Amino acid sequence: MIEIMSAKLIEQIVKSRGKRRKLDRNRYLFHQGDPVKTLYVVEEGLIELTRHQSDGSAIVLQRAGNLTVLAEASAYAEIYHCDAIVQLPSIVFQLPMKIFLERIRTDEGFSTFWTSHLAREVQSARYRSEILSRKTVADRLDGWLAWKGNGLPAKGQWKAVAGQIGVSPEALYRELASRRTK
Amino acid sequence: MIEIMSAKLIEQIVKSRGKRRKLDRNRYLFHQGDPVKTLYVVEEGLIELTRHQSDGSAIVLQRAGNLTVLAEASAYAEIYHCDAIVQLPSIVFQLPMKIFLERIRTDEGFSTFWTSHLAREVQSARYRSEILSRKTVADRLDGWLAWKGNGLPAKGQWKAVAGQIGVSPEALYRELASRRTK
DNA sequence: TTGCAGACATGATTTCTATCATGTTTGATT
DNA sequence: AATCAAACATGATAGAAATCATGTCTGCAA
Repeated sequence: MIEIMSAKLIEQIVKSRGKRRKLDRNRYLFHQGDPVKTLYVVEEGLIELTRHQSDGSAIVLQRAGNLTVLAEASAYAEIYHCDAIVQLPSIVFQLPMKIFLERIRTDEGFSTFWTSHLAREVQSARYRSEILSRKTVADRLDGWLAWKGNGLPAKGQWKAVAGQIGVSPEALYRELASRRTK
Repeated sequence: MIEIMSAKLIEQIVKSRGKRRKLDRNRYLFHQGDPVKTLYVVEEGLIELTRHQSDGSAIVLQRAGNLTVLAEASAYAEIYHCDAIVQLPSIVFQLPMKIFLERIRTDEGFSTFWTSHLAREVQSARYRSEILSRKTVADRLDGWLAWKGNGLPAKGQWKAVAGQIGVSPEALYRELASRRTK
């Protein structure tokens, strides 16, 4: 039910009066420190939200692709606190933040879409944290399966799952193999 | 800046016309499947939001204590999808969900507190995920330090940090010791 | 058909951390 | 001042997964 709200939010945003842009790989969509003027929805491709630290290392805070809202929290900030780096050729929909915020203020239905979208993101990010705090591959896989409910991922997706639950593909294959024999 | 919003949100909620309840350890505040009628803020103690799976194992989705909103996503659901279990003697503030939602609809300032609170929770949960996806204690500690910005935690807090970044206290002590000598 | 890239798969080794054990320091309480 | 609990700290060991290596299978394209 909440998922539906997320879908509707994005549908509404993408229907708004905004622009669509194609972005080449490796370019920056915005930089840390830039003033926030725009809300972005990644329609295709992959854009990573990355925070660079003084020691040179980086933290990836969001991997946005396939109809996801980029950097939700930027809606409440003056400047970006992260860089957005295009990792795959992408298409973004962009909307002036002023218009977006104005719509949240005045359009009650839209506002509900937004807040329930945020609530759902909180939920799923916490779920992922919980899975990642588990120590063994078996435990993490259990958590992942419970999360997605029914259904193993299609063939060709296991490697991606390994990434999501923070284990090496090899370790995941081994765990799957040991379950098959049992 | 966003953190301030979270504090203000809770301040506003706790000032509302609602009740305060003391809860003994090990009791349930609500069960999976119960209809959502109330919003809870944990003022003291510790309440865990837990989802039980068909196979008997459980996932902890939120550890709520010390002025935190419990189960934000329940505001957009008919029934709870988790159990709330009181892990330490706690005090909760409770507000009828109807009143809360009505206030969000009608009080623009309050609504902004709520949405920016949610946005911040998304941010911090994602950050935690990123830290937990790192493999070594050193990497996780780096992530934690970058997250909290400047300043090590006070003495007496290290054990809690170890929990947050998903490593054993011993491993964290060792990492700290090795940094001191370098 | 052949070639190739990627997923799927498994063995061997190395590296790291959890765990257990044990001891020290610190702060609160009496 | 004495006591006690909790955090702080470190050593030793066992266990799990990362990594490296190697190989098979599949689908796609030349």
